[in-house]
Amino acid sequence: MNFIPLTERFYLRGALVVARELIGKLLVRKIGKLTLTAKIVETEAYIGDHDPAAHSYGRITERNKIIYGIGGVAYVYFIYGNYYCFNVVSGRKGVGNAILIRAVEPVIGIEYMRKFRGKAKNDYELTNGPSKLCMSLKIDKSLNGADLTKRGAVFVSRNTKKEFNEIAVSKRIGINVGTEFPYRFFIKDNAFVTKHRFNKEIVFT
DNA sequence: GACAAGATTAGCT
DNA sequence: GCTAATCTTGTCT
Repeated sequence: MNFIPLTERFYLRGALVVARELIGKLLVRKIGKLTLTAKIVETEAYIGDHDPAAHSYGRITERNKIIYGIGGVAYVYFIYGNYYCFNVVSGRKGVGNAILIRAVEPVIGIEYMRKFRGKAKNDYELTNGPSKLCMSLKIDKSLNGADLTKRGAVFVSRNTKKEFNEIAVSKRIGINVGTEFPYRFFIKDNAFVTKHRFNKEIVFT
């Protein structure tokens, strides 16, 4: 399979466009000779200039400075003492926008994902959450700042397979501020999307 | 140095 | 549906 990374140009656009267009693309993770692939089925946009839920909201800090860099790099953070979350940075240098990859659907290497993930009674539990997919794909802070426009340890590829994905938009999950913004994008009725009541509270499609 | 909060998950009721 | 687990980060002293 020939994976073609999305170009820098893709990432330099507005966060909402990037978040929506990342749906259906392939997240590729290389670990030595091993290549794992998963289709992105759920994303959330975080927009620093007006969004209090964004890690980039307010001043630039050691943690969020990567988000203010150029788009097309990874932002990986550690949360709740246990978990990693994987984001892609969008926009030009100086813009504090990032897209959280909330869920993916395994495509290649699912047997390795089961191994890396450990707990998971069903296949959809491998990757139906931002930290679950990091466990399955062995994503940790060593990938913070990784260049997503090159065929490196992690990147997002075009998906040449033709398929129809009906994309739904809802409010975001798991935040206490900025809850009013409909910045979550997901494939309607896809089994690998996070289970949440917002799946039925669709703002528009 | 201390302290509180957090873009989650798993396990129990 | 509810909550403990667990530690990095940012902010304040």
